[in-house]
This record gives sequence, C-alpha cells and structure tokens, in this order.
Amino acid sequence: MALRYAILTALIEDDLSGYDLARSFDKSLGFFWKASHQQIYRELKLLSERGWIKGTAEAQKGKPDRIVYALTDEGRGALDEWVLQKDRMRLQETRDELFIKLYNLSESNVGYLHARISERREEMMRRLFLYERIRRNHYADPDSLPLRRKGVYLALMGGITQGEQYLTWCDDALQMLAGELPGTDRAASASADTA
Amino acid sequence: MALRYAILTALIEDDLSGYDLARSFDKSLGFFWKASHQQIYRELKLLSERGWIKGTAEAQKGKPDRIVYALTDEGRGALDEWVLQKDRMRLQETRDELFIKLYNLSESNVGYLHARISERREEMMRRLFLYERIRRNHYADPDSLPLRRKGVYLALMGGITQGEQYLTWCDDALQMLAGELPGTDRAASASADTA
DNA sequence: TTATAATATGCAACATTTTGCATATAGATC
DNA sequence: GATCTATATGCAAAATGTTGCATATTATAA
Repeated sequence: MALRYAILTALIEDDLSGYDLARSFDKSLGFFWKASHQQIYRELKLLSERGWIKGTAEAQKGKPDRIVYALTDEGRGALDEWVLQKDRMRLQETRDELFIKLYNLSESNVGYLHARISERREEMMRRLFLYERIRRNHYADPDSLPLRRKGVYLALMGGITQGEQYLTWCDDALQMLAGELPGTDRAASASADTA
Repeated sequence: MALRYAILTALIEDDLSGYDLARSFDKSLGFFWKASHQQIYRELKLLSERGWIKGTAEAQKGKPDRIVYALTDEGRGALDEWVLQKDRMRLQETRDELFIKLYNLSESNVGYLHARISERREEMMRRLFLYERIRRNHYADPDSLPLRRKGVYLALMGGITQGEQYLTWCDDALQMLAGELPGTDRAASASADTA
C-alpha cells in the first residue's frame, strides 16, 4: 500500500514518467522505499484508472515515447488523507538476513560473514556520500526551509544517522570477527577467506 | 525464504512448538525478523514434509496437545549451507512509511506526525530495555563467549546501537516539529494535536 | 556490422506476507 | 453460568513483492 503513496509523493513537485520514477526510487525517496520498475508501472496503471494521476504521452527525439504522469486533485486529496491515517504504521522492523546468519556464526562461516560485512560497509559508505552531498547542497540551513522541506530534511537525517550507526557497527563486528578468523597455522578452512 | 531459516535457527538450541516459536519471534530473533503464527505454522508443515525438522506430539495437562519440533541432521545441514549462500542478501532497506509521510509534512499534519514520532520513541525505549537486559544477563563479557554466541552478541549490539540512534533521531525530529506546531494563537488546526 | 547500452514500457508467474476467519481446551473472572 | 484470557493449531483469500521474460528505438563501441 505504501508504494502507492510513495509514488504520489514523488509526483508532488514534479511530473514524472515510470522510468523517471524508477530512477528516483534509486535515489532520494528510494532510500526509504525501494521499488522495481515492474511494480511502478503496475501501480501507475492502477492509479491512472482510479484518477489519482493523469498520464500524458510525450514524443521524444531519439528515444521511445514516454508517458508523463501528474498528480490530480483527487490524488493529492488521497495522499493528504493517507498521511493522517493511523492504522498499521509500526515501528521500523529491521528484517535483515545477515543478523539471522550471525546467529549461526561458526568456524566454517566466520570468514564468509566477515567478507559480507565488509561489503556492506563499502555499500553504506557509498550511500552516505550521496546522502551527505544532498544534505550539503539542499539542506545546509534546515531552519530556514519551508515546512514540507523540513520533513524531507528529517527523513534525510534519519537516513544519515542510521547509516553512520551502521558503519560503526560494521567496524566493531569486523574487529570481533577478525580475531576469530582461521590463522595461517590452520589451513583447514582457509578457503572460506576468499570464497 | 529467510523465515524458513530463521525458524531453523531458533531450533538450534531448543526444541519448540509453533506457539513457542511465535512468541520467540516477538523476542530475541524476532528483533531481526518478524513473523505471524500463521506464517510459522505453514512453514513448520513444509519443513516437516521436507524432513528438515521432526515434530513430536506432546500431551499437556490442562492445555491442548502441542507439537514440538526438533531440527534434523538434514535441517542442520541445510541451515549451514544457507548461511554460506551469497545470492540476494542486500543492504538493509529502511522501508518506513513514516519517512514517506514526512515527505508530506504540512501545517495540517505536523501535529499528527509529532504524535506518531512520540509513540515510536516510547516503543523503541521499551524495546531497548529488553535488549539491554538481555545484554547484561547473557552477554556481559562478549570476548569470553563461544563463537556462535559471539554472533548472537553482534546481532544484539546491532539492534541496540540502531535503537539508540533511532531515539536520538526521534528527539531531534520532535524538537524541530515542536517549533512548527500550531500555537495557541492559531486555532485553525488545533484539532490535529489530539487526533 | 554486429553487439552493447541506455531509454521506455509492460505481462505473467511465482513467492511472500497479511488479514480474516475457525476451532478447541481449560483456568480465571464476573 | 457466561464471558474472558491464554494456550495451541490451522485454512483461505487478498495484497504485495520479486523474477523472468518481451518489446521497441537510437546512439555508441568493438
């Protein structure tokens, strides 16, 4: 259900095509809600049928035509309503397979898990660079932002501080696991290092 | 797919019934993977048919019979394999409706969103109490733990530090939103406070 | 000149999760 | 005696999300 409103939210400021949306779900809003292009196109069709958005075909030079969607008044109204709906908007659940895997830590997988955590650290670093750049460029002085933008700023800060916490955790975990890695004197599970 | 392995993981140390599992997914492991009892019973049936777990009916005094499940050697093997499987175990995605809602911050919902963030703060506080108690009681000296327990410890610390970060964010957000709440001199949207 | 990449859209099948309902026992409460 | 709560298990349908495939245009690279 939330995807529907995430799409409407993305359309508040700009009219976008499905393709644009798919890319914007890899950036900004996508930090808090991921969606594949298949999901997005399906939802766009439904939203269009409902009259919450309106699509307009646009010819392009050198590229296939595209359908650009704009929020309608109904859509805007539905979005405003949704924001105020309480129902099941529970506390963020972590849902992370890596943690389940950590519950199974053993000599045979410590090298593997160490490598996975390293990867995640790198990935999170890259993501934080993006977040931070957006912050510097658009949210340097949060107090002077218009109200809506303050909300976006808070979401962004949520992402940034969570990312920083994650990096710290990765470092601690890597350090602890490094102390358990099979040393050079024990060749038995050396392959786990490079796997 | 991960639920399957989360269940197997929960069965490593103890034999449990579906009911026990449902409750344990409200605690410990459940901090990292949530599941309803319907999901759990269905998965238990599948796992049983596959031979990864084995159920034994137990008569109880004063309560309906229960089926207690134990991990089989095949199940244990499948779990060990899964831990080493790379495939799609991506970086944790936040997936939080509240952030999408924050993108829609306006005068008409600032009171509502302030209240929701307050609630979450309370909920996270309660959760952190639990985490911290577990930590004190079972993981006070992490370096002396056996290897598998070190993994559980790392997961627990992930939950704790993330929770602490979340609390900090809530405080910052509440402060910023408090400055935007409709004051007593503006009665227009006063109802949003109590809604 | 064939192949690849980026743009742009979409269907169908499958997997997973959520929601609503259903059933049964027994102690505790009103 | 009726109702509530906790224990204990489960089906069926709906909603959501993922994966694999399909198609079409044009620029660029090998």
